[in-house]
Amino acid sequence: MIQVNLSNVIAGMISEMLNEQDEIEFQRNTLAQRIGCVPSQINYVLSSRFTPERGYLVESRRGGGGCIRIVRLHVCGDTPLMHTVNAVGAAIDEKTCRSHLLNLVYNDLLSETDASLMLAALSEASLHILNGPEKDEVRAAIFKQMLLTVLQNRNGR
Amino acid sequence: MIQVNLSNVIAGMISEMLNEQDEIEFQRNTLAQRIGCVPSQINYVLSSRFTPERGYLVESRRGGGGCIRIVRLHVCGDTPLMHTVNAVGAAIDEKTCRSHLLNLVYNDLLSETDASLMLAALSEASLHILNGPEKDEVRAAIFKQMLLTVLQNRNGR
DNA sequence: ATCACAAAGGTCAAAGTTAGTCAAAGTCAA
DNA sequence: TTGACTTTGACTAACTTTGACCTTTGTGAT
Repeated sequence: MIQVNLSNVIAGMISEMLNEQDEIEFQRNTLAQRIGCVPSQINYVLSSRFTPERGYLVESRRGGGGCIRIVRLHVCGDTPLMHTVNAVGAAIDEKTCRSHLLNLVYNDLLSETDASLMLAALSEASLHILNGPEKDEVRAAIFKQMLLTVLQNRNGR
Repeated sequence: MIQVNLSNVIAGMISEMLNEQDEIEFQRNTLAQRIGCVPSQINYVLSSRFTPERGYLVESRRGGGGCIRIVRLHVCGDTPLMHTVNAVGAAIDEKTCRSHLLNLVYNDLLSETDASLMLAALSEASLHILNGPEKDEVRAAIFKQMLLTVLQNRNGR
């Protein structure tokens, strides 16, 4: 019994399209009408789920014949893990962590099991005792520490 | 004979659902209404009975279409990793974590890389922002969560 | 060229929908 | 009587949905 909400349905449709091609284009109003939601909800879905951190690039054109374009990025940098470490910053929430990890796994830079182990440490379930800014700061510290450890494990040792 | 009180009834219903599938999802308000209790009592039952120590992972989402999700791990209580989970308790320091991990690795119950990843999360380097009892409590929560995740990864999933 | 208008998409804040927390009050067995 | 466990509900936090209003772009008439 999976709980549904509109946003997840929309995200699912978009993901499905992206499974066919890494680059898709559609009209906001058309999609909204097909789904039966207000157009601006498409924007909400895009901004909450198809973010750069999750490896998506979103562009759009207004005016007649306008459209929305989504590209799924493949990262293949030299040291993407290090890049992620730098991107974490001083504080980070669980959702953003999850996005980083999904992205790393998607690009074969991290195993799924390592990712799930890391997510366990970073989850609300682990950190719920904390609150305020402290929580996200600790999460950031843990995340970076673990990423560095993955690197270390990888480089022989 | 188990005392009949609301919490036990709720726990019974959840357990029954978990007998059908090891992974369930439901809405807090719906279940509360069906049972005839205040919603927050569901939280009480979850936190008092569906704990990591007993082999459960609990997650949730708020907002429209929000829900609570429970995963039951199939581990007999005396699985060595479960043994460690129960030994952790409500708070734990880094040194004790390390010796638990060393022990697990020594007995081939955990890979060295998993152990190092876990230690990274549990280290002072990660948690130094915290102080007082909070620090060791968070460490305990993280440790248990990660141990369960290792079990989960191991059991197919 | 310019202008008016239509046809997109964008923003934002209010309202709606869940779940979480916490402390006070209640219950019950030892 | 006391202490552990349970029950309740007011308050809070997180996420979603909606709609009014705004901006940008294309097109056709002049």
